[in-house]
Amino acid sequence: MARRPSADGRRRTTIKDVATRAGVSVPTVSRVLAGNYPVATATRTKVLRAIRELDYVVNAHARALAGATTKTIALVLHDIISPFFSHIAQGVEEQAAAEGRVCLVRTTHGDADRELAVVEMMREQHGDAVILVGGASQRDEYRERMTRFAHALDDAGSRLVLCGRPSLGPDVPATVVEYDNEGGAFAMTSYLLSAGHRRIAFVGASDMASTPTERVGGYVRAHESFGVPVDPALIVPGEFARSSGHHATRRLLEHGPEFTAVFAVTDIVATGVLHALREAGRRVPEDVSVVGYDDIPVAAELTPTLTTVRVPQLELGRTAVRLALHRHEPGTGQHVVLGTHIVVRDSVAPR
Amino acid sequence: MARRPSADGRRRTTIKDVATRAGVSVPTVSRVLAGNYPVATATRTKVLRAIRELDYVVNAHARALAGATTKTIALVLHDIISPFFSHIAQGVEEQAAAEGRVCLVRTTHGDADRELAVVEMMREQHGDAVILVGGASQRDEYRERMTRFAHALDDAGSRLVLCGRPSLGPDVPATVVEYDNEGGAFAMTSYLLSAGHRRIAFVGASDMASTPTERVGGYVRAHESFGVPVDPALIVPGEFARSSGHHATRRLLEHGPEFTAVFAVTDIVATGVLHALREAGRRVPEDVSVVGYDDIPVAAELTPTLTTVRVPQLELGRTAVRLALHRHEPGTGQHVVLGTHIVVRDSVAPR
DNA sequence: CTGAAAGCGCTAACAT
DNA sequence: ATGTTAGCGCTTTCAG
Repeated sequence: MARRPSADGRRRTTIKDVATRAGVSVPTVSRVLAGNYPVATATRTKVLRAIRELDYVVNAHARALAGATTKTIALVLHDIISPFFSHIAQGVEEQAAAEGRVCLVRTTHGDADRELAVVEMMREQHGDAVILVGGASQRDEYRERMTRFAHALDDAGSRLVLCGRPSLGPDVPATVVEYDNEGGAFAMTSYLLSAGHRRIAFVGASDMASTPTERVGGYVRAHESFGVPVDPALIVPGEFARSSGHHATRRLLEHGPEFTAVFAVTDIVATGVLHALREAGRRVPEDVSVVGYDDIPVAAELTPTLTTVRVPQLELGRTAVRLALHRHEPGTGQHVVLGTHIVVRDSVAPR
Repeated sequence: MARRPSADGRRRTTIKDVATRAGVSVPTVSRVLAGNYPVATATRTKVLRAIRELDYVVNAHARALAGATTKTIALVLHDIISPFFSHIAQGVEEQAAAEGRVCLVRTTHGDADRELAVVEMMREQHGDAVILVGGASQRDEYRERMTRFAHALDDAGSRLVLCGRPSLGPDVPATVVEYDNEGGAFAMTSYLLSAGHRRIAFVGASDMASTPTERVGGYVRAHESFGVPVDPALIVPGEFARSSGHHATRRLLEHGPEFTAVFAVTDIVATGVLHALREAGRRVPEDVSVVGYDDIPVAAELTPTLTTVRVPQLELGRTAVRLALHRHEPGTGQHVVLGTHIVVRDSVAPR
């Protein structure tokens, strides 16, 4: 058969080499490596020396195949550069590392089809969990495929984790780590209403994804709770992008209804809003108040510094890993909603 | 022996199940999967159907063990949240994905010892390459260990890639993808000198890592080339942190020599510089000019917008993967230096 | 074009 | 405390 050294003529040091050199059997080496079995001190020393001399490291694939767990966590997100995602990724990585795992990462750029493909390829890797981050598609077919995926992972002893996205339903074997999207928007809108604002534009609405939908929901509920009617013309659709905030604001200034405050769906969008306002000669917050959502680092560097909603991204990532890995331990809930809260800075003035 | 279904009573669908269901042998299934061998159309159809019905995916570990390549790229960086690193990571991920690979990610938080440990654990994973990103330790022992690591990877048919850090020497089997750190600093300092500045503070120097050392080098060389003496008191040490820029600038303002411009070692440090200047009532750029390095997104959002040195982070990451994967193809150099250039914005005024 | 057989490197049950 | 044996799921000769 194929006793080829390797794809390209290489031969790695294996456990067999170590065993031979140490003058022991292969399982003995395995035992000192695992450290979960009694081994004579003298033997252990010999083995350890052989390992050092040969500069041996285990083959993670062989180990995984032989039944020991994989020690990997799969992470799927839109991209790595957005501060929002990179902070979640950091949390995932830190917790994974703390639990002795490596992260397998793939990005989707927000494309639902690509996500499905990526997720399938993650299944091949047999990680301890597959963590999906960020806004999900609302399409039925997508939800159905994702549900099947959750079951497939479950059957394989792995776990699907939905991080920052809504549950797929009670019967789906998945861990959900959300944050209070609606509540943060409610609190922020209430804050603006309390400051006397009555015409608050919401920039970046969308009914294609859950996140903006929920944020608009909080915005609407706050109005209701204050008895202030919502002017639908003030809710303007858009993407999660700086340019989107810029264009929307410009349109609003030129053709839109009056407004005294802008609630940007994200901080990134808020930067575009700020830019458009500055171009139009409107002062913030004297003429127009502006708020964002997410509290990414740039929020504190803007002029004026941005009042926004803090989302615990790092904690989201950490919790995702923790819950997935300890799901069999008692007292480990599999659906948590982390809190959000307002961070008051300088971009809001009372009306 | 251990015909245990799996660690926790699960049984995944294997190639054998597919073969049985399709009424063919295991190798046949393998062949339709690989698609690199003639298979009768009827057979292929049967197999494909069985795969679909059973919702089968290959076991990446078994495949890796059996000799086929791993299809993974290991990535080691300080952290994922710094824009500088996350952009490189994004480039790596994109190119890796384009070449059909997943990324294995681990962070070190700039700790050299941890890096050595992480790198060792990446060796276990048998990826196609191990990409090390960002400032390296200058310690001899570290360099020696890293050199050994490069050889170990090379013996295993993998590749060490140093991304944004200096080469370990000509005999070390490693790919190096740098950017012109010194040149960017030279160009930026020349720009300030041309604008009439003669007392330029350099904030964030350090001789513990290569990056700041090279940037100071460019700063010094520009002075020499303009025949302007360098005042050592203007070169102030510090970390790559906002607070570091803030403190250094405050000390400079209180006890330091006169200066009309500040060259911050990174954009992040520049935000701290700007903050300290604002606190002290100095206007930028009217009273003091400020420049940064890296051109991370926040640079364009600061007030004033920051003149800085563009580093092609995405391209750095992409190139790292590309060179490592295609190192055996002719015309693929294994040491490239990507260019840097000044991005002029609003934070510099002529003197 | 397909199947039988061997083996990748490791771990875990079974004997000592 | 250690060695023997079997087998994880897959790919790859080698026969036919």
